[in-house]
Amino acid sequence: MFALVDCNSFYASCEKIFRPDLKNKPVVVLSNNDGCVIARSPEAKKMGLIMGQPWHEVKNNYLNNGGVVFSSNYELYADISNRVMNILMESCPEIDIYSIDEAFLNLKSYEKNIDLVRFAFDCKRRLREWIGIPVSIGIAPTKTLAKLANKMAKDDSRFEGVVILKDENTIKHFLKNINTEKIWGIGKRMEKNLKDIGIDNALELRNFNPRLSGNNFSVVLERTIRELRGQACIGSENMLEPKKQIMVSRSFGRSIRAKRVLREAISFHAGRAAEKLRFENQKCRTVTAFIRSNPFNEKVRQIYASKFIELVHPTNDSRIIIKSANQILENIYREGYTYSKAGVLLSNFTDSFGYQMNLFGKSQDSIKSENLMQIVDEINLKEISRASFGIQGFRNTWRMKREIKSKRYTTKISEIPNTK
DNA sequence: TCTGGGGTCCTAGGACCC
DNA sequence: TCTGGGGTCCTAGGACCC
Repeated sequence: MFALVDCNSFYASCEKIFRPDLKNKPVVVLSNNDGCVIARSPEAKKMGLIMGQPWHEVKNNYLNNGGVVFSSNYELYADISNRVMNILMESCPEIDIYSIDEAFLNLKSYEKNIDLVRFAFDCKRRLREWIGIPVSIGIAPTKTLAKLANKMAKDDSRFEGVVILKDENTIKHFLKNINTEKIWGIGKRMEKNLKDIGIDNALELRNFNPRLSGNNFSVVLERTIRELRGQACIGSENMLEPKKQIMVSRSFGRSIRAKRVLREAISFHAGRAAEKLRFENQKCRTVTAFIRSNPFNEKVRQIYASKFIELVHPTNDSRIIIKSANQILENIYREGYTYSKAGVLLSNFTDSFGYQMNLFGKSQDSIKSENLMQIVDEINLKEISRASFGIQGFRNTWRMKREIKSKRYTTKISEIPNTK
Protein backbone atom coordinates (compact mmCIF):
# COMPACT_ATOMS: atom_id res chain seq x y z
CA MET A 1 0.00 0.00 0.00
CA PHE A 2 1.05 3.56 -0.70
CA ALA A 3 0.02 6.67 1.16
CA LEU A 4 0.02 9.97 -0.63
CA VAL A 5 0.33 12.89 1.76
CA ASP A 6 -0.48 16.18 0.09
CA CYS A 7 -0.48 19.58 1.78
CA ASN A 8 -3.69 21.55 1.30
CA SER A 9 -3.22 24.83 -0.61
CA PHE A 10 0.41 24.61 0.39
CA TYR A 11 1.74 28.11 -0.31
CA ALA A 12 -1.35 29.77 1.09
CA SER A 13 -1.14 27.56 4.19
CA CYS A 14 2.52 28.53 4.68
CA GLU A 15 1.57 32.18 4.63
CA LYS A 16 -1.09 31.58 7.26
CA ILE A 17 1.26 29.91 9.74
CA PHE A 18 2.78 33.18 10.88
CA ARG A 19 -0.32 35.27 10.45
CA PRO A 20 -2.96 33.94 12.83
CA ASP A 21 -5.02 37.01 12.02
CA LEU A 22 -5.64 35.48 8.59
CA LYS A 23 -7.45 32.43 9.95
CA ASN A 24 -10.61 31.78 7.93
CA LYS A 25 -9.73 34.60 5.55
CA PRO A 26 -9.22 34.16 1.82
CA VAL A 27 -5.50 34.07 0.98
CA VAL A 28 -3.89 33.68 -2.44
CA VAL A 29 -0.27 33.46 -3.54
CA LEU A 30 0.88 34.79 -6.91
CA SER A 31 3.43 33.45 -9.37
CA ASN A 32 6.63 35.32 -10.19
CA ASN A 33 6.05 38.84 -11.44
CA ASP A 34 2.79 38.73 -9.54
CA GLY A 35 1.44 37.27 -12.78
CA CYS A 36 -1.16 34.69 -11.90
CA VAL A 37 -2.80 32.99 -8.96
CA ILE A 38 -0.97 29.77 -8.06
CA ALA A 39 -2.32 28.94 -4.60
CA ARG A 40 -5.68 29.59 -3.00
CA SER A 41 -6.87 28.98 0.53
CA PRO A 42 -10.26 27.22 0.78
CA GLU A 43 -11.92 30.57 1.40
CA ALA A 44 -10.36 31.98 -1.79
CA LYS A 45 -11.49 28.92 -3.74
CA LYS A 46 -15.02 29.58 -2.55
CA MET A 47 -14.77 33.09 -3.96
CA GLY A 48 -14.37 31.50 -7.36
CA LEU A 49 -10.68 32.13 -8.01
CA ILE A 50 -9.17 29.70 -10.46
CA MET A 51 -5.71 28.14 -10.43
CA GLY A 52 -3.49 29.93 -12.93
CA GLN A 53 -5.85 32.85 -13.41
CA PRO A 54 -4.18 36.14 -14.39
CA TRP A 55 -4.03 38.26 -11.28
CA HIS A 56 -5.01 41.49 -12.98
CA GLU A 57 -8.35 39.95 -14.00
CA VAL A 58 -9.44 39.29 -10.44
CA LYS A 59 -7.43 41.74 -8.40
CA ASN A 60 -9.97 44.48 -7.78
CA ASN A 61 -12.91 42.27 -7.07
CA TYR A 62 -10.92 39.99 -4.80
CA LEU A 63 -9.35 42.75 -2.72
CA ASN A 64 -12.60 44.64 -2.41
CA ASN A 65 -14.16 41.54 -0.90
CA GLY A 66 -11.59 41.27 1.83
CA GLY A 67 -9.13 38.90 0.11
CA VAL A 68 -5.48 38.86 1.15
CA VAL A 69 -2.65 38.38 -1.34
CA PHE A 70 1.06 37.50 -1.27
CA SER A 71 3.85 37.38 -3.82
CA SER A 72 5.55 33.99 -3.80
CA ASN A 73 8.14 33.49 -1.06
CA TYR A 74 9.95 30.33 -2.11
CA GLU A 75 12.48 30.50 0.66
CA LEU A 76 9.72 30.18 3.22
CA TYR A 77 7.90 27.41 1.34
CA ALA A 78 11.06 25.35 0.85
CA ASP A 79 11.87 25.53 4.53
CA ILE A 80 8.35 24.56 5.63
CA SER A 81 8.42 21.75 3.07
CA ASN A 82 11.61 20.36 4.61
CA ARG A 83 10.02 20.34 8.02
CA VAL A 84 6.96 18.50 6.70
CA MET A 85 9.10 15.89 4.94
CA ASN A 86 11.25 15.32 8.02
CA ILE A 87 8.24 14.60 10.16
CA LEU A 88 6.82 12.24 7.54
CA MET A 89 10.15 10.46 7.36
CA GLU A 90 9.92 9.70 11.06
CA SER A 91 6.57 7.98 10.47
CA CYS A 92 7.78 6.07 7.43
CA PRO A 93 11.42 6.07 6.34
CA GLU A 94 10.53 4.70 2.91
CA ILE A 95 9.42 8.02 1.54
CA ASP A 96 9.40 9.32 -2.01
CA ILE A 97 9.24 13.09 -2.09
CA TYR A 98 7.32 13.88 -5.22
CA SER A 99 7.11 17.65 -5.10
CA ILE A 100 7.44 20.53 -2.70
CA ASP A 101 4.08 19.73 -1.12
CA GLU A 102 3.52 16.02 -1.50
CA ALA A 103 5.17 12.70 -0.75
CA PHE A 104 4.41 9.02 -1.18
CA LEU A 105 4.97 6.72 1.78
CA ASN A 106 5.58 3.09 0.94
CA LEU A 107 3.78 1.19 3.68
CA LYS A 108 4.57 -2.27 2.37
CA SER A 109 6.92 -3.35 5.12
CA TYR A 110 4.57 -2.78 8.01
CA GLU A 111 1.04 -2.32 6.73
CA LYS A 112 0.06 -5.66 8.25
CA ASN A 113 1.04 -4.52 11.70
CA ILE A 114 -0.53 -1.09 11.81
CA ASP A 115 -4.00 0.29 11.70
CA LEU A 116 -3.96 2.37 8.52
CA VAL A 117 -6.75 4.66 9.63
CA ARG A 118 -5.01 5.50 12.83
CA PHE A 119 -1.68 5.88 11.11
CA ALA A 120 -3.15 8.40 8.66
CA PHE A 121 -4.91 10.48 11.28
CA ASP A 122 -1.78 10.50 13.44
CA CYS A 123 0.29 11.86 10.55
CA LYS A 124 -2.27 14.47 9.82
CA ARG A 125 -2.55 15.60 13.41
CA ARG A 126 1.20 15.82 13.87
CA LEU A 127 1.70 18.01 10.81
CA ARG A 128 -1.14 20.22 11.89
CA GLU A 129 0.03 20.61 15.48
CA TRP A 130 3.78 20.67 15.01
CA ILE A 131 4.02 22.80 11.89
CA GLY A 132 0.59 24.21 11.26
CA ILE A 133 0.11 22.71 7.82
CA PRO A 134 -3.17 20.92 6.95
CA VAL A 135 -2.82 17.83 4.77
CA SER A 136 -4.96 15.24 3.01
CA ILE A 137 -4.00 11.59 2.90
CA GLY A 138 -5.00 8.93 0.39
CA ILE A 139 -4.01 5.30 0.87
CA ALA A 140 -4.34 2.61 -1.81
CA PRO A 141 -2.50 -0.34 -3.39
CA THR A 142 -0.84 1.78 -6.11
CA LYS A 143 0.38 5.33 -6.46
CA THR A 144 -2.20 6.20 -9.11
CA LEU A 145 -5.02 4.99 -6.87
CA ALA A 146 -3.49 6.75 -3.86
CA LYS A 147 -3.53 9.96 -5.88
CA LEU A 148 -7.23 9.51 -6.57
CA ALA A 149 -7.98 8.63 -2.96
CA ASN A 150 -6.15 11.77 -1.94
CA LYS A 151 -8.19 13.91 -4.28
CA MET A 152 -11.34 12.46 -2.79
CA ALA A 153 -10.08 13.14 0.73
CA LYS A 154 -9.49 16.72 -0.27
CA ASP A 155 -12.76 17.35 -2.10
CA ASP A 156 -15.27 15.71 0.19
CA SER A 157 -15.22 17.08 3.72
CA ARG A 158 -17.11 14.07 5.08
CA PHE A 159 -13.89 12.08 4.97
CA GLU A 160 -12.05 14.51 7.22
CA GLY A 161 -9.01 14.44 4.99
CA VAL A 162 -8.34 10.71 4.91
CA VAL A 163 -9.47 8.12 2.34
CA ILE A 164 -8.33 4.52 2.28
CA LEU A 165 -9.12 2.38 -0.76
CA LYS A 166 -8.58 -1.26 -0.06
CA ASP A 167 -11.08 -3.82 -1.28
CA GLU A 168 -11.90 -4.41 -4.90
CA ASN A 169 -15.58 -3.48 -4.81
CA THR A 170 -15.01 -0.16 -3.11
CA ILE A 171 -12.37 0.70 -5.67
CA LYS A 172 -14.63 -0.19 -8.59
CA HIS A 173 -17.54 1.75 -7.21
CA PHE A 174 -15.26 4.71 -6.61
CA LEU A 175 -13.65 4.65 -10.06
CA LYS A 176 -17.03 4.75 -11.76
CA ASN A 177 -17.53 8.28 -10.50
CA ILE A 178 -14.17 9.63 -11.59
CA ASN A 179 -13.65 11.38 -14.91
CA THR A 180 -10.59 10.22 -16.82
CA GLU A 181 -8.99 13.66 -16.74
CA LYS A 182 -8.78 13.43 -12.95
CA ILE A 183 -6.41 10.49 -13.21
CA TRP A 184 -2.73 11.08 -12.64
CA GLY A 185 -0.98 10.93 -16.00
CA ILE A 186 -4.06 11.66 -18.12
CA GLY A 187 -4.02 15.21 -19.41
CA LYS A 188 -6.30 17.21 -21.67
CA ARG A 189 -5.01 15.55 -24.81
CA MET A 190 -5.34 11.98 -23.64
CA GLU A 191 -8.75 12.66 -22.15
CA LYS A 192 -9.99 13.69 -25.58
CA ASN A 193 -8.47 10.67 -27.31
CA LEU A 194 -10.14 8.39 -24.79
CA LYS A 195 -13.46 10.15 -25.10
CA ASP A 196 -13.30 9.61 -28.87
CA ILE A 197 -13.32 5.87 -28.33
CA GLY A 198 -16.05 6.03 -25.71
CA ILE A 199 -14.11 5.99 -22.46
CA ASP A 200 -15.39 8.59 -20.03
CA ASN A 201 -14.66 7.39 -16.52
CA ALA A 202 -11.89 5.66 -14.62
CA LEU A 203 -13.71 2.34 -14.39
CA GLU A 204 -14.12 2.15 -18.16
CA LEU A 205 -10.46 2.93 -18.54
CA ARG A 206 -9.58 0.24 -16.03
CA ASN A 207 -11.41 -2.35 -18.16
CA PHE A 208 -9.87 -1.15 -21.41
CA ASN A 209 -7.21 -3.14 -23.21
CA PRO A 210 -5.09 -0.67 -25.19
CA ARG A 211 -3.40 -3.44 -27.14
CA LEU A 212 -6.68 -4.58 -28.64
CA SER A 213 -7.57 -1.16 -29.93
CA GLY A 214 -6.37 0.02 -33.29
CA ASN A 215 -5.33 3.36 -31.84
CA ASN A 216 -1.78 3.96 -30.88
CA PHE A 217 -1.63 4.35 -27.16
CA SER A 218 1.71 4.55 -25.49
CA VAL A 219 3.17 2.52 -22.69
CA VAL A 220 2.36 5.41 -20.38
CA LEU A 221 -1.34 4.71 -20.71
CA GLU A 222 -0.87 0.99 -20.25
CA ARG A 223 0.97 1.64 -17.03
CA THR A 224 -1.82 3.86 -15.79
CA ILE A 225 -4.41 1.18 -16.59
CA ARG A 226 -2.46 -1.46 -14.72
CA GLU A 227 -2.13 0.88 -11.77
CA LEU A 228 -5.90 1.37 -11.77
CA ARG A 229 -6.25 -2.40 -11.62
CA GLY A 230 -4.13 -2.44 -8.49
CA GLN A 231 -0.89 -3.62 -10.04
CA ALA A 232 1.89 -1.31 -8.87
CA CYS A 233 3.96 -0.20 -11.88
CA ILE A 234 5.33 3.03 -10.58
CA GLY A 235 7.80 1.90 -7.99
CA SER A 236 9.65 3.80 -5.33
CA GLU A 237 11.97 6.03 -7.20
CA ASN A 238 15.22 6.77 -5.57
CA MET A 239 14.82 10.31 -4.33
CA LEU A 240 18.55 10.85 -4.55
CA GLU A 241 18.53 10.59 -8.32
CA PRO A 242 20.59 13.41 -9.74
CA LYS A 243 18.94 15.99 -11.93
CA LYS A 244 19.19 15.69 -15.69
CA GLN A 245 18.74 19.31 -16.56
CA ILE A 246 18.76 22.66 -14.83
CA MET A 247 16.74 25.56 -16.09
CA VAL A 248 16.69 29.16 -14.96
CA SER A 249 14.29 31.48 -16.74
CA ARG A 250 12.24 34.53 -15.87
CA SER A 251 9.71 36.79 -17.43
CA PHE A 252 10.77 40.41 -17.25
CA GLY A 253 8.98 42.95 -15.12
CA ARG A 254 8.50 44.92 -18.36
CA SER A 255 9.13 44.35 -22.07
CA ILE A 256 12.72 44.61 -23.27
CA ARG A 257 14.08 45.63 -26.66
CA ALA A 258 17.76 46.38 -26.01
CA LYS A 259 20.35 43.68 -26.37
CA ARG A 260 22.32 45.19 -23.52
CA VAL A 261 19.53 44.43 -21.07
CA LEU A 262 19.01 40.93 -22.45
CA ARG A 263 22.71 40.36 -21.96
CA GLU A 264 22.37 41.16 -18.28
CA ALA A 265 19.37 38.91 -17.85
CA ILE A 266 20.92 35.99 -19.76
CA SER A 267 24.16 36.38 -17.79
CA PHE A 268 22.29 36.47 -14.53
CA HIS A 269 20.34 33.30 -15.35
CA ALA A 270 23.47 31.55 -16.61
CA GLY A 271 25.24 32.40 -13.37
CA ARG A 272 22.35 31.13 -11.27
CA ALA A 273 22.19 27.93 -13.30
CA ALA A 274 25.94 27.33 -12.87
CA GLU A 275 25.54 27.81 -9.15
CA LYS A 276 22.75 25.25 -8.98
CA LEU A 277 24.87 22.88 -11.04
CA ARG A 278 27.73 23.12 -8.55
CA PHE A 279 25.40 22.43 -5.64
CA GLU A 280 24.32 19.28 -7.47
CA ASN A 281 27.98 18.32 -7.84
CA GLN A 282 27.59 18.08 -11.58
CA LYS A 283 29.19 19.44 -14.70
CA CYS A 284 27.41 20.07 -17.97
CA ARG A 285 28.39 19.81 -21.58
CA THR A 286 25.47 21.60 -23.18
CA VAL A 287 24.38 25.19 -22.63
CA THR A 288 21.11 26.37 -24.20
CA ALA A 289 19.81 29.92 -24.13
CA PHE A 290 16.52 31.34 -25.35
CA ILE A 291 14.70 34.64 -25.63
CA ARG A 292 11.09 35.13 -26.50
CA SER A 293 8.33 37.67 -26.99
CA ASN A 294 5.12 37.70 -24.99
CA PRO A 295 2.90 34.97 -26.50
CA PHE A 296 -0.21 36.49 -24.94
CA ASN A 297 0.23 39.84 -26.60
CA GLU A 298 -1.19 39.55 -30.09
CA LYS A 299 -0.17 43.08 -30.95
CA VAL A 300 3.57 42.44 -31.01
CA ARG A 301 5.49 40.47 -33.61
CA GLN A 302 6.18 37.04 -32.12
CA ILE A 303 9.62 35.50 -31.77
CA TYR A 304 11.05 32.48 -30.00
CA ALA A 305 14.77 32.07 -30.56
CA SER A 306 17.00 29.44 -28.98
CA LYS A 307 20.28 27.69 -29.68
CA PHE A 308 22.72 25.52 -27.81
CA ILE A 309 26.47 25.14 -27.54
CA GLU A 310 28.32 21.88 -26.91
CA LEU A 311 31.34 22.41 -24.71
CA VAL A 312 34.54 20.47 -25.31
CA HIS A 313 35.09 19.86 -21.61
CA PRO A 314 32.30 19.45 -19.07
CA THR A 315 32.21 22.43 -16.73
CA ASN A 316 30.40 24.13 -13.91
CA ASP A 317 32.46 27.29 -14.06
CA SER A 318 30.15 30.29 -14.07
CA ARG A 319 32.48 32.23 -16.35
CA ILE A 320 32.40 29.64 -19.11
CA ILE A 321 28.65 29.11 -18.84
CA ILE A 322 27.96 32.84 -18.84
CA LYS A 323 30.22 33.32 -21.81
CA SER A 324 28.59 30.51 -23.78
CA ALA A 325 25.12 31.83 -23.06
CA ASN A 326 26.18 35.24 -24.32
CA GLN A 327 27.63 33.78 -27.50
CA ILE A 328 24.25 32.23 -28.13
CA LEU A 329 22.51 35.51 -27.42
CA GLU A 330 24.69 37.30 -30.00
CA ASN A 331 23.63 34.66 -32.44
CA ILE A 332 19.89 34.58 -31.84
CA TYR A 333 19.13 38.23 -31.03
CA ARG A 334 17.09 40.04 -33.67
CA GLU A 335 16.53 43.73 -33.56
CA GLY A 336 13.05 45.17 -33.69
CA TYR A 337 11.33 42.64 -31.48
CA THR A 338 9.98 43.10 -27.98
CA TYR A 339 11.16 40.43 -25.59
CA SER A 340 9.36 39.35 -22.45
CA LYS A 341 11.34 36.36 -21.23
CA ALA A 342 14.81 34.87 -21.31
CA GLY A 343 16.28 31.65 -19.98
CA VAL A 344 19.25 29.32 -19.79
CA LEU A 345 19.14 25.54 -19.74
CA LEU A 346 22.05 23.29 -18.78
CA SER A 347 22.04 19.63 -19.77
CA ASN A 348 24.21 16.67 -20.70
CA PHE A 349 25.62 16.20 -17.22
CA THR A 350 28.55 14.24 -15.92
CA ASP A 351 29.17 14.18 -12.21
CA SER A 352 31.92 16.47 -11.21
CA PHE A 353 34.20 13.83 -9.70
CA GLY A 354 34.76 11.43 -12.52
CA TYR A 355 35.13 12.53 -16.09
CA GLN A 356 37.58 12.16 -18.89
CA MET A 357 40.55 14.45 -18.35
CA ASN A 358 43.38 15.12 -20.70
CA LEU A 359 46.51 13.02 -20.74
CA PHE A 360 48.25 14.93 -17.99
CA GLY A 361 45.39 15.07 -15.51
CA LYS A 362 43.92 18.28 -14.25
CA SER A 363 45.32 21.37 -15.79
CA GLN A 364 46.26 24.37 -13.69
CA ASP A 365 43.33 26.18 -15.22
CA SER A 366 40.75 23.75 -13.99
CA ILE A 367 42.14 23.76 -10.47
CA LYS A 368 42.07 27.54 -10.45
CA SER A 369 38.53 27.48 -11.74
CA GLU A 370 37.34 25.13 -9.03
CA ASN A 371 38.93 27.21 -6.30
CA LEU A 372 37.48 30.43 -7.62
CA MET A 373 33.98 29.01 -7.90
CA GLN A 374 34.22 27.62 -4.39
CA ILE A 375 35.05 31.04 -3.03
CA VAL A 376 32.23 32.69 -4.97
CA ASP A 377 29.78 30.11 -3.61
CA GLU A 378 30.99 30.55 -0.07
CA ILE A 379 30.63 34.29 -0.18
CA ASN A 380 27.10 34.02 -1.46
CA LEU A 381 26.06 31.17 0.80
CA LYS A 382 27.22 32.88 3.97
CA GLU A 383 25.72 36.13 2.74
CA ILE A 384 28.95 37.92 3.53
CA SER A 385 28.17 39.90 0.44
CA ARG A 386 26.98 39.13 -3.04
CA ALA A 387 29.68 38.05 -5.47
CA SER A 388 28.62 38.22 -9.08
CA PHE A 389 30.12 38.76 -12.49
CA GLY A 390 30.36 42.16 -14.12
CA ILE A 391 28.29 41.25 -17.13
CA GLN A 392 25.37 40.30 -14.91
CA GLY A 393 24.84 44.02 -14.39
CA PHE A 394 23.70 46.21 -11.57
CA ARG A 395 20.82 48.05 -13.10
CA ASN A 396 18.39 45.17 -13.06
CA THR A 397 15.82 46.98 -15.14
CA TRP A 398 14.57 43.56 -16.21
CA ARG A 399 13.96 42.28 -12.69
CA MET A 400 10.59 40.92 -11.84
CA LYS A 401 7.90 42.45 -9.77
CA ARG A 402 7.31 41.04 -6.35
CA GLU A 403 5.49 43.67 -4.49
CA ILE A 404 3.75 41.91 -1.67
CA LYS A 405 6.15 39.31 -0.35
CA SER A 406 5.93 38.07 3.21
CA LYS A 407 8.99 37.78 5.45
CA ARG A 408 11.45 34.91 5.54
CA TYR A 409 10.21 34.01 9.02
CA THR A 410 12.18 30.79 9.39
CA THR A 411 15.41 31.33 7.49
CA LYS A 412 16.51 34.89 8.14
CA ILE A 413 17.36 36.02 11.64
CA SER A 414 16.28 39.61 11.09
CA GLU A 415 12.88 38.54 9.81
CA ILE A 416 11.82 36.29 12.65
CA PRO A 417 8.26 37.07 13.74
CA ASN A 418 8.10 39.60 16.52
CA THR A 419 5.20 39.22 18.93
CA LYS A 420 5.06 42.20 21.12
C1' DT B 1 -0.71 47.78 -18.42
C1' DC B 2 -0.67 43.48 -16.15
C1' DT B 3 -0.87 35.90 -18.20
C1' DG B 4 5.00 31.51 -13.78
C1' DG B 5 8.87 28.38 -13.55
C1' DG B 6 11.06 23.95 -13.43
C1' DG B 7 11.02 19.42 -14.32
C1' DT B 8 10.44 14.12 -16.42
C1' DC B 9 9.49 10.65 -19.77
C1' DC B 10 8.26 8.98 -24.33
C1' DT B 11 8.15 8.77 -29.42
C1' DA B 12 9.07 9.62 -34.22
C1' DG B 13 12.27 10.26 -37.41
C1' DG B 14 16.92 11.28 -39.13
C1' DA B 15 21.77 9.92 -39.35
C1' DC B 16 24.65 6.45 -39.36
C1' DC B 17 26.50 1.66 -39.32
C1' DC B 18 27.30 -3.16 -41.12
C1' DT C 1 15.07 -2.12 -65.74
C1' DC C 2 16.80 -3.20 -61.58
C1' DT C 3 18.47 -0.68 -55.80
C1' DG C 4 18.12 -4.97 -48.67
C1' DG C 5 17.45 -5.53 -44.06
C1' DG C 6 18.30 -4.72 -39.53
C1' DG C 7 20.04 -2.28 -36.02
C1' DT C 8 21.64 1.83 -32.66
C1' DC C 9 21.98 6.42 -31.20
C1' DC C 10 20.56 11.07 -30.92
C1' DT C 11 17.47 15.04 -31.03
C1' DA C 12 13.30 17.79 -31.18
C1' DG C 13 9.02 18.13 -29.71
C1' DG C 14 4.83 16.51 -27.36
C1' DA C 15 2.43 15.39 -23.20
C1' DC C 16 2.23 15.57 -18.66
C1' DC C 17 3.24 16.91 -13.78
C1' DC C 18 3.40 20.28 -9.64
